[in-house]
Amino acid sequence: MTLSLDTIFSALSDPTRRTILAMLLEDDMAITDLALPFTMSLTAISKHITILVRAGLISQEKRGRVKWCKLEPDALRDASVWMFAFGQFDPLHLDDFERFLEQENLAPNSNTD
Amino acid sequence: MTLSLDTIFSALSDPTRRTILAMLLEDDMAITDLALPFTMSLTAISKHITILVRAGLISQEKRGRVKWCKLEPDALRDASVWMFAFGQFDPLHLDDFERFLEQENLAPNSNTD
DNA sequence: ACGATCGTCAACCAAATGGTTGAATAAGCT
DNA sequence: AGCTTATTCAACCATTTGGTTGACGATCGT
Repeated sequence: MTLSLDTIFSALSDPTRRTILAMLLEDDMAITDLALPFTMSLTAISKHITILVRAGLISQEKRGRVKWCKLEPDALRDASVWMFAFGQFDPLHLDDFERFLEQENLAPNSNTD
Repeated sequence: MTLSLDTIFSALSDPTRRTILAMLLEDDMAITDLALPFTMSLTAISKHITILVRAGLISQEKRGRVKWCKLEPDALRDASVWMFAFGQFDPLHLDDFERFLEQENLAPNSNTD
């Protein structure tokens, strides 16, 4: 468990990798597609993706010559729980947090009609 | 903001540092005290603490020759928000998450009478 | 069968990370 | 004043990280 927190937080600490995760929020994508918005080499992106896979944050399925990447948001749960269990937001009084999210307009559904 | 996510997640990715944070959950502590449970040198712990301070996760106040370290859980908020905004738990339906925390017995108040 | 596309591998590199030791600074104790 | 405690500094070291390039194996389209 400690090991997984290590790898998850470490995976999340790189902006390129966080961007990749955000892209996968939209849709499953191939590695080449994921590499498109970046200026760095495909190899570099491939390595980043390997790190995300090792952390369990994304999964891959090879269809033909293309490797489809899929977000695995459950992997964030351990980390979430750690942070919550940490006491910064009292999970028994999550209303505050919810209100905060809406304030910041960061709730994923905050702009769904 | 991206920068702060970098430094926060990176700070959290080390088990020594997470342990230090957990210790500070109990009480404010001096650096020497924080170093006690570890086998590594005081200098090493001092460096870890510097990293936590830079990430905003703890603050320090020097009284006399002793530097008291205090948890700053608010710093975790950006990271929390990122993870939530990420969609793994729908903040508008947090009941699931709440239930999960209680299941796992990880809610900080789960054992408060 | 051939050329283009998808992705990885191997080798290399610079910089960052996590640790060490020994000395230095600063404050407290007697 | 002199010893002790608290913390940092400086220099060093090994390993990891994040990137590069060039070659390679697989698969697709024609």
